[in-house]
Amino acid sequence: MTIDSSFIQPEWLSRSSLEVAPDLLGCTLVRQFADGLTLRGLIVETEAYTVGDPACHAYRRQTDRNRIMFGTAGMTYVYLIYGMYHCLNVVTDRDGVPSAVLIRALQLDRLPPWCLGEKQTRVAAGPGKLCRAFKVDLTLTAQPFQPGQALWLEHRSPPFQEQIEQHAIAFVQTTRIGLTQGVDLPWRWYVKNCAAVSKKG
DNA sequence: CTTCCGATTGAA
DNA sequence: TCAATCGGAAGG
Repeated sequence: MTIDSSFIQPEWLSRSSLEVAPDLLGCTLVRQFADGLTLRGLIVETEAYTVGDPACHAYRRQTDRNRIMFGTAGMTYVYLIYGMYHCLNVVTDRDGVPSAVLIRALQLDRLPPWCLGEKQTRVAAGPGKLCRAFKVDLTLTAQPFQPGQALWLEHRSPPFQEQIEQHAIAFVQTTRIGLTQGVDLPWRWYVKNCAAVSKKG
């Protein structure tokens, strides 16, 4: 068995979420099911949450829910929001520094079978929607992002990276969405002019 | 134990 | 503008 060099390893994620969040734009989230079905989505929108950040679930103290954010990078942090949607995070930074990157939107290469009839560009345009499209729930929290698991991450493709360098693709940095705390911190990033991004601004 | 609320979404 | 819906965090 060979190691796929496109796989994003924990070391790459062991940095501040403020660095990892923009770096994850253009990378790919892979969802693999037990029956072999594999779904892929280009990450087009992210938000960073970190230590000392009043909007971060780990801001007050360590709890059963947020414990995973205090650990090593490269793990999933999934939580339920408003009793009906799930949100998927990538745990970042070094051990003991609670931080994570929320994956807010994906551009899918094809519709999941259970989403037939929906508009492909918008089916994963939002953190709750992408978890619905990829069937991410609480059973997938505190799991490693790793090939062979339910979820893993892959680096930008060379063509995508070239388009960034040629300024054919640009990123926008702005404030985060839906918060009551830390509303002014510009810790949200998205791919400019991408139809799969949840919201503009 | 009880109460309150949210890193959302889509319909009114 | 507002309700749906529930796990977890805070308060008594």
